[in-house]
Amino acid sequence: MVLLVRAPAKSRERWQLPWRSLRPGETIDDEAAKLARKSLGTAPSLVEQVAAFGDKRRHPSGAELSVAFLALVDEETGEGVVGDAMWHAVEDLPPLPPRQRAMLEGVVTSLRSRLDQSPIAFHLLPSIFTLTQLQEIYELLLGRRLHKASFRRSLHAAWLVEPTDEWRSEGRGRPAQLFRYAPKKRRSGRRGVRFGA
Amino acid sequence: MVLLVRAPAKSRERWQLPWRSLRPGETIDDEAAKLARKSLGTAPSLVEQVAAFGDKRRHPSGAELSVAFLALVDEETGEGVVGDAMWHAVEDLPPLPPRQRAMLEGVVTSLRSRLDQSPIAFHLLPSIFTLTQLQEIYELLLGRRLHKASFRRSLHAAWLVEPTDEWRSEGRGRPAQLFRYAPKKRRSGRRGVRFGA
DNA sequence: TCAATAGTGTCTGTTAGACATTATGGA
DNA sequence: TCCATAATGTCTAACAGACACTATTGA
Repeated sequence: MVLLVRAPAKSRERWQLPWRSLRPGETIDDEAAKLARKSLGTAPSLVEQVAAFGDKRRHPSGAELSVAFLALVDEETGEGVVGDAMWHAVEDLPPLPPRQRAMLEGVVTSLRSRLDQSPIAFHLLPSIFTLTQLQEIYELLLGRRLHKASFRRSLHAAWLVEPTDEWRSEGRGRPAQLFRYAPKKRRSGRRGVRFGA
Repeated sequence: MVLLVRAPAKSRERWQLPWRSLRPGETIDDEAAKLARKSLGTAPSLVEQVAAFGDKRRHPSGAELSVAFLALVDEETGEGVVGDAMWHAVEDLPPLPPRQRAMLEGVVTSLRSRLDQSPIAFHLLPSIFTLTQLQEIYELLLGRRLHKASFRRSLHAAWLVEPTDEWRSEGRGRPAQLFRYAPKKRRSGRRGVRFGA
């Protein structure tokens, strides 16, 4: 889901990505963090620069140059958004200003491509979660189904999570054990060379 | 190797990354391409945006915001640089303006991390090359030795190169067959999920 | 002839994916 | 009881890395 805010009345599009102009003397990272906090009503669990966009496409600010940032919150926290902001499904977005449309596509693409390098998925979950929840996040972001046993084996080998004593029953079947994100110190050299794309 | 240009006399550092200010009405990609052509004396084989830098570190332009671009040429082409530009080894660079130092580190890191997704290495080679040359580029960028037989197997499986009829003798041993970059089919679905870092 | 480099065949350990099975709760 | 979901054991195919070997040149 993407957080959009209502555009001023005279705007052609009715929704926009949250944005602000860079004030002299401020750093873009600080400004991005402030904007995220203000839009969400709370601090996001991750804020990261993605790319700069300086083409001729229109941006509401009129700026020559725009820098896109990614901020993530888990679903539960995201329910507390304030003001005229609203979550929209990525696959079903209203019209956006052209440059913002390009910025959003860049952010989503970057999110997918760095999913295996960076523990991005954990920022989209509460601090305690089931492995099925975690796998569903990965499947959502990667856009394909994953093999359950294999997913858990890899996860175990990576020492990224640790079990808690809690179990949660989600409807019918056997309750799932709850885990927390707890990366252990280890950095295995990756094997092989992949010649992708 | 990194192409640096001489800084104006009053500058504290004697060398700088090539840079230019964004002119109103121009796109950053066009401006980057022009700057690369002007600095190299010829068009690079790849120009790509890496990241924006808007912290308080000093940049020669005095701009609030700088956008770093990566441009690649092969060694042979790079010998034809014009003006007061000179190639410097990445491991042995002269002092640079602070923000440019950060920009360069970001570019090199990005280069390494995307090496498996993007055919970056081929932009650093002439159009015709030996597989040993290609492997040396990968080893240089990855910073580790690769297994010869395994490297060639992966390369063959990826359908990225095709052999030519030419062979080249480099000193003593058996001559090496020359290859050209000729990506055939699109990639098949990558296996597994890697939980890196 | 020897030395050096290119290129390949074979074996082994690791691991992703398929499949099956057990475990444990709710209806 | 049946059913749904969690969790795990086993087999197989794919593949990275090690090793050894052949091929082909220059000295």
